[in-house]
Amino acid sequence: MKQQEVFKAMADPTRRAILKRLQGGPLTAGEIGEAFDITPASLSHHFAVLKHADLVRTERRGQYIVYSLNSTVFEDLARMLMDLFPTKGKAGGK
Amino acid sequence: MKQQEVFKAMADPTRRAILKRLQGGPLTAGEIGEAFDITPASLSHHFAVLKHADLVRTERRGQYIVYSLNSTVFEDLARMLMDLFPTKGKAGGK
DNA sequence: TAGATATTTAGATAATTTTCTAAATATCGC
DNA sequence: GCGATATTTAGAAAATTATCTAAATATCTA
Repeated sequence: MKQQEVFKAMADPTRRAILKRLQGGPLTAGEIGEAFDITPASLSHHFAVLKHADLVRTERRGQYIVYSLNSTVFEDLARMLMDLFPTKGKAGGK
Repeated sequence: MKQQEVFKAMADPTRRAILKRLQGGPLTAGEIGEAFDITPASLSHHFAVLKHADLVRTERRGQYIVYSLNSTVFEDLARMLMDLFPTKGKAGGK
């Protein structure tokens, strides 16, 4: 897992809002974009960052491209934090 | 909790390394700096960002300033992630 | 108090990131 | 195939961030 990519991806509020929108299930790029006052090109850049961090997955469905959360990265992220902060019960990881 | 500040703080690799160094316990600014090839002024900037995000706490000890992890933010951060990703067992939060 | 050490603040520069416009690519429906 | 819609790519401008040097502040020791 690319730790740097993930944290960088999460650092932008627009991208976090995109992830949040995807909580309800997969959406097309256009549907996601409706919520933001930003050009499709800028949105697309954010998608690329999220995808590069493996936080979202894409699937082309005809004319549309459908984005969905990659929830397995959530666990990686949690582990990452565990590794970054001292655990209460047990001695710190590596 | 300032979500934006926390994520922004975590986005920089030097700052994550600082947090990691603090896992072993409190250290002075100088002790932390030994590990990095960066000027004290730049280090100080990173400390300010971490402090602003409430990820570290400071205490002056004579000539030195001692930095330590604020582990309570860890839990906030975990919650933040829980809120950002769909939970497996139970329906997503707010 | 004066000089030394530790750290921060101020201001400038360099690097990165976000956003835009314009153009390209892909798919659909006719 | 052609025009319309959906999305991405390319390249540039604007905003933000990381880093530096120089100077300021705080504390220690002699």
